[in-house]
Amino acid sequence: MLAILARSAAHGYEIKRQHDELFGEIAAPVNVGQIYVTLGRLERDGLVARVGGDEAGPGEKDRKVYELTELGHKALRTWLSEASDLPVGKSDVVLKLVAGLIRDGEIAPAVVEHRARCLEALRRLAAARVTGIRPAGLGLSEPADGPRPPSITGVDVSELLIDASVQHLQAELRWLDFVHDRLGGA
Amino acid sequence: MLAILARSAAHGYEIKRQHDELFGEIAAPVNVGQIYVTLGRLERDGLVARVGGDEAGPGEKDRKVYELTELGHKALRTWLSEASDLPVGKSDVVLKLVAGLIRDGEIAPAVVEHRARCLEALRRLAAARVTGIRPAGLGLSEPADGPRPPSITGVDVSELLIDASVQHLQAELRWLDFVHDRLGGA
DNA sequence: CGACACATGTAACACGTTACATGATTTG
DNA sequence: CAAATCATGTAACGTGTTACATGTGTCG
Repeated sequence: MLAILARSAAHGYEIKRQHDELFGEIAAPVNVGQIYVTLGRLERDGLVARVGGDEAGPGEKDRKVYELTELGHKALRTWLSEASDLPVGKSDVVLKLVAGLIRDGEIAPAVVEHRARCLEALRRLAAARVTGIRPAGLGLSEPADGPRPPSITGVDVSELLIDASVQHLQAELRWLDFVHDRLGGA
Repeated sequence: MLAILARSAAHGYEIKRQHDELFGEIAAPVNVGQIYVTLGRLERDGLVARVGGDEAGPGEKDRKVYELTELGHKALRTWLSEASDLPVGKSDVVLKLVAGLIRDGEIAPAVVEHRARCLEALRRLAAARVTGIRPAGLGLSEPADGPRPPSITGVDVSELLIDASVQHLQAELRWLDFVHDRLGGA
C-alpha cells in the first residue's frame, strides 16, 4: 500500500484496484474492507495523511484521498531495505507430509493430491503467459489501441510475478518426486 | 500438534521438543508459550483431553499430559485430506520487487541482498545434509551407539525437509536470475 | 551456589478473515 | 428502473508475536 501511494495519492478503492491489477494473476483480490482498516492504522501511525480538504467537493464522489507523509516515505524506504524472508521450508504440504508420517507412516492424501493441483496451476500460468491478456499494469494512460502488455518502465510486471510462481511450483513438483523416491517407491 | 499427540500423549514442553527436533534444521524453535495457549484452545474445542488424574503424582514434576480425543483424531484426518496451499507467488521479496518498481523503477536493496541470503542458506543446508548430525528424529529409543539418522519408518525425515527448502531456495535463485535478465541487465 | 533445562502459564498487541451495513453513481 | 460498479466502513473472530512471570529439578 505504501508503494502504491508513493506513486500517487489515492483513495481506498483505487488502491484495491491497483493491487488487484498488479497481482490479479497470481493472487486473489484483496478484501476492500481490509484496505480501509489498514489505511486507518497507517493514518494513526502518521505514515499517510488525507490530502485536500476533508470536504468532498460538489459533484465529487464520497472519496478520501490519502498521500504518503515524509514518515511514510521513510518507512517504505526502510522496508525496501530490510531483509526478506527466505522461502519457507515449512509450508502446509510439508507439514502434512510430516504429520502423516509420524501419525501412521502414510503419505497424507493432501500430499498426493497436491501434485495434480500444482500441475493445474502451472497450466493456468502458462496460459496466462502466452495470451497477453494481462490487466493493464499501472494505468500509464498512453493511448492504447489494443490490449497492451502492462509495464512500469518498459518492464512487464506480470511476467515477473508469473515466473516467481512458476519456479516455486516446479520446485514443489521436484520435491514431490524426491519424496516419492524416498518413501514407498510404490 | 495433533499429529504429535496422535503418536502418543504428551505435555506441552514435550510437544515443543518434538517439534524442534523435527523442524530444527529448517525452522526456528517455537515459542513454548504458544504451545500452551494452543493446547488450551484445543482442549476447549474438545480435540485433546487431559490424560490421567488432574493430580501431579508424588515426586512427579508439574506436568499436564494431553491425548487426542476421538474428535481430535477426526480433525487430524480431515486436515490431512484437505487441499494444501500452493506455493506462494506473493512472498515478501516479490512484494518488495514490485513495490520498488512502482515506486521509482529501482530494484529494492532487499531484493539484491536476497540472492546472497539464499546462497548462504543453501550452504547451511548442504552442510546439514552431509554431516549426519541431525537431531534424533522421534525418539525411537532403540539402543543408539552413535549419532544415527532419524527415521520414522526407516525414512530420514530431515532429508525430506531439507530437500523442500533446497528446492525452493533454488527456485528463488532462478527467479532472481530471471528478474536480473528482464530488468536492467546491468 | 549458580546456571541451565524443565515446566506452565498470562497479557498486550498486531494482523488477517469473514461477513455484514450503507449509500452514491453509472449504465443497459 | 434494476443491476453493477464505485466507495466507505464496522464487528466478531481466530491466530500468531513478543515479552513477561513463576517455580522446580539437576548438575557442575
